[in-house]
Amino acid sequence: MSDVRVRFPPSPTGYLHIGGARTALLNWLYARKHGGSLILRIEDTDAKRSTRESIEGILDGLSWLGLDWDEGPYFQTEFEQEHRRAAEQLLADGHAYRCFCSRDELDARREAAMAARGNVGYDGTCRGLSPEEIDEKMKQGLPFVVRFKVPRREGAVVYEDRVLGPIERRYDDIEDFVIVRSNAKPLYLLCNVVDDIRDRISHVIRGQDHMTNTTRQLLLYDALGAKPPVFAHMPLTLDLQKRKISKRSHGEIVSVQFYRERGFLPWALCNFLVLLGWNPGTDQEIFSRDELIEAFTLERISKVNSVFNYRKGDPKFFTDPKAISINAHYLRTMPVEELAGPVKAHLAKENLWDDAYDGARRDWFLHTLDLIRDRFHTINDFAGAGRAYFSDEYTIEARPLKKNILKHPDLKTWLPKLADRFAGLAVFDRQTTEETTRGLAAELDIKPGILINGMRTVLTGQLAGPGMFDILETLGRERVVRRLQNVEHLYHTDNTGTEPR
RNA sequence: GGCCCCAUCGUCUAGUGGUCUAGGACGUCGGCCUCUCACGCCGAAAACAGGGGUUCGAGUCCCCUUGGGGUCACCA
Repeated sequence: MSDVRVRFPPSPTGYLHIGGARTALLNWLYARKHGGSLILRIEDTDAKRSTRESIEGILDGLSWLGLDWDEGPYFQTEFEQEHRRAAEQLLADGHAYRCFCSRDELDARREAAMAARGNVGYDGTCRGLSPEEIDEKMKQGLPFVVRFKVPRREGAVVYEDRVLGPIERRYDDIEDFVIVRSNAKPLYLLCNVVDDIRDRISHVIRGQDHMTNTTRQLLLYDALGAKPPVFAHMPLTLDLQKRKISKRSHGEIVSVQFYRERGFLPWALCNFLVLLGWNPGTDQEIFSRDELIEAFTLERISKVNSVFNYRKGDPKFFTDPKAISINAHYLRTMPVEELAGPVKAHLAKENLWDDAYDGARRDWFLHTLDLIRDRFHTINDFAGAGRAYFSDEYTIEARPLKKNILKHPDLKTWLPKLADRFAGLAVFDRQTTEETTRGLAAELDIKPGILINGMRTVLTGQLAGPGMFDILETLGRERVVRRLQNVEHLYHTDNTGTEPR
């Protein structure tokens, strides 16, 4: 076991979103790469907003993604005593002080500073209070918060960021920040450091939005006499308007759950997410788990924020096209036996699953998946565009209906005739059905395409699909004949799509 | 507004002073294949934010401008 210890500390205020998943993924990769440990810690000190459902949702999301952790989940609230002790120690050591300024006063001063275009930090009013003054205010029962006493000296807090390089921030630019609320509850900045020290965290890999926290927390490590971890700030994920993606403003599209429901393969999502702000320095974009763990380094994390290329209401792409493309790639190239699991789950959910697919019809099932997956993008397509392979109740889509059926009224007699010939075939396979189809087309003196595309529409409801004679063989004679003999009704409905039979 | 970070095709990105007439991927467009297609194959359009330096030479180093983002809570 190496001494690499990283953590993923979500606050349970909602579902797991892709930004959080990406943070978890990079931490997980780093831990796995170095044979270290990933600690899961639920930062639930904001009791008002933390919920049980949220915690479960986050754990569930991580599990689905395949990101396993080695310790935890720990709950921050369970260590409240430690946090308080640390605060008391800081107070005792002179690294912190009680501040009796009221919130209203603070707000007023901040606004004034903002208006004067100045620094809006705390002005240090209570920093110089004498012990007597403090006693006096304590006796009066005045509420107070505890503030960290930032060193007032020349110079800056400096550290070496593993992705951004040297970072520094002058002491003068850091205000005396609050570490304990007036209700005596310690705040994130402190809790987080105390927990990281206790959990012996070696590397903190988090978003750039934490950079101002890092410089302040470094001061805390120092005051607490602890060695700080290595910091690596990853770029943020923005939307097309360059806004930080968030649950509040982007909704379900940024939730991991959404991708699960829309038929994403978990690893495909991971593969997409890792590419948002990281690359291996080669042209490789598709990685197996082992390949990614091997290739991953903090140094190759980009400094630049990336844009999640998602257009609301896009008719063709329900999320970033590259994400869909990566998912489709996995869908089409993974061993079909591995694909069978997710597809089974999906078909079962849609009431299209037949236990025979696990038994007598296993080969048929796998063969069918292999045949139709080439044009699919998500698992959901199997019960969508691929529905006709698993059920007799499927929709004939409007476009092919109009183009391939309604345009040729004679198909209402041609297709049943073709069905009759199929029924009489000694052998029903790709070769014999093709000969039969082309033979009939020749007799009728029409282009084979009319028969073929008409069949495609009736048999699958789709405009596009695999080679027609592969479809016939897969569907099997019984279903093909039955469906082809029943086309009359297609001409009696409006052309917005209809159900056969 | 203060402070911090960042800046290559529409998007994700390669590029660590000369091999950059800037490479790849997704998307877009065109062609081929063909019974169809959001399959496959081939091809095209598409970027170094601007200005100063440094250097024999700059996408690559420095400075300024501009632009973008983050953060400034008794949230995490």
